[in-house]
Amino acid sequence: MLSTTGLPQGAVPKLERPGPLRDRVYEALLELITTRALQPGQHLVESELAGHLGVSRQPVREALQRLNTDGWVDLRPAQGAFVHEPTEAEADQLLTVRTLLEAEAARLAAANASAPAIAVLEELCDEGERAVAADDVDATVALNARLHAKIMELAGNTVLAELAAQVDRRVRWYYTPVARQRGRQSWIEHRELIAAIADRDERRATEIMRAHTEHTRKMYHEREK
Amino acid sequence: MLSTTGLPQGAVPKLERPGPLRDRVYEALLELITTRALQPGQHLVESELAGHLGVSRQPVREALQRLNTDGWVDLRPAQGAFVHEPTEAEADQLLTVRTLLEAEAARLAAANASAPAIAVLEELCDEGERAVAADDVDATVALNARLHAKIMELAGNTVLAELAAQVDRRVRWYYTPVARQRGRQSWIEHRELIAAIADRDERRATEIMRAHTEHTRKMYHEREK
DNA sequence: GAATTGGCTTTCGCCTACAGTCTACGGCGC
DNA sequence: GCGCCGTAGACTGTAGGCGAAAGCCAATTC
Repeated sequence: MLSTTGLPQGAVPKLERPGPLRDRVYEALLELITTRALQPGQHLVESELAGHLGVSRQPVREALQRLNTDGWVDLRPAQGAFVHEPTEAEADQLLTVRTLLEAEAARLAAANASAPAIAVLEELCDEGERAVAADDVDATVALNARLHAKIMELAGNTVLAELAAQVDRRVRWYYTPVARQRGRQSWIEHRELIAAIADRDERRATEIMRAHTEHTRKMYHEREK
Repeated sequence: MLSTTGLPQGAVPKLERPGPLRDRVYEALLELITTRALQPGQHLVESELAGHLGVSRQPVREALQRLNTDGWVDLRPAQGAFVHEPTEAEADQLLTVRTLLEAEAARLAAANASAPAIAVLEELCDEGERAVAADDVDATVALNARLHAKIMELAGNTVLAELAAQVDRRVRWYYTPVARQRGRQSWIEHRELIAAIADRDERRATEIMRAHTEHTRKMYHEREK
């Protein structure tokens, strides 16, 4: 179907709309929480946030609702919102679930993988190793997330992907402080994982991913000592 | 810590509070959706719902937000809420995830199970079999849910339990029409599962639960024909 | 006759206002 | 001095209202 306007189809900037205010408030608050600007246990007063962000209480409330169902804040009735306080037990449980979801994603990715998709994975892995070599921790963390997200995408299971995205983000929040240490070894495992996926070896991909996330758990617990 | 009032601690009716309106609206709408009173794809007009429930638009909005993040309704910007339309692919993906979560729960339950807990499971199973014998489908479905919930509770993983609860409820919604058929065989499997948990046999419990939920999937797909 | 455009209606998104409830602090009695 | 009650403040929960965007229908033009 051709446009009669003569305008190029894709190049039109789509007239960038700010999008619903509640979503932007949600993102803003999530950013503040993950960056520790809002500390765990802190009381979030609606009117304060509203004033600070230059909006009314309504969008703030709706954002807090979502943050609540996503497990980022606890919403005590008639008392307000409090930034969720992570506990040891909960972190451990989250890691258990993450292991499950990621392992299944790896299995499905191995079952579905195509040649170009694997090339993309290899490329991401290359970049990751370069980032490690350059000691660029932020880039390393970002690439790690992108690699896992790509594998999740290859799995082709939207429901699984959404759950994993939420769990992953929270796991990352809990364990950011220790994430720095784990770098080189992690990318070696990534390389093995990609090889297993390329071989379409579901069992091996599952096992490698399971071991991979379990290493993360070990690292988390060793931090205590 | 002893109370100085002399009142029995647990027996106090807690001064029954209606609870936040948004939660009750949420429950009400979820009931309407799961019972098909509100059909998939239907446009949910805030003011209509508000008037029908005798509340203002605000609690309705907040309830719709939660329903959106939980996957029950789709919230198109500037257009409103529409009851989510389940697709074949999505149902299949949900079943995949459910299998994962339930199987892991069975494994953890086997690892943690105590004697009294197993007695409770046996009791639920007895009731379930009686309900099947009496052809009481509603009771059967309810007991099935309670049994799975109890196993999830034994697993002792709150995060897992919350995810599973959401997924389970949606799966049940998708597949209610065919749930009726599957009864007797299901409870035989339940009995085997409990035995495996009682034996603290993690591997067997996992496998039985996996097979159990996979049977559900097969049943779902056979319905098409 | 078909496509387009203009206005109109419906509904959402957001803001403001008011009432209910929980918490904290100060005064009072013991 | 210690504990309890009352009161005031603050914050949340809910209601109502206004502006704006999207969709629909009819009138108009080619």
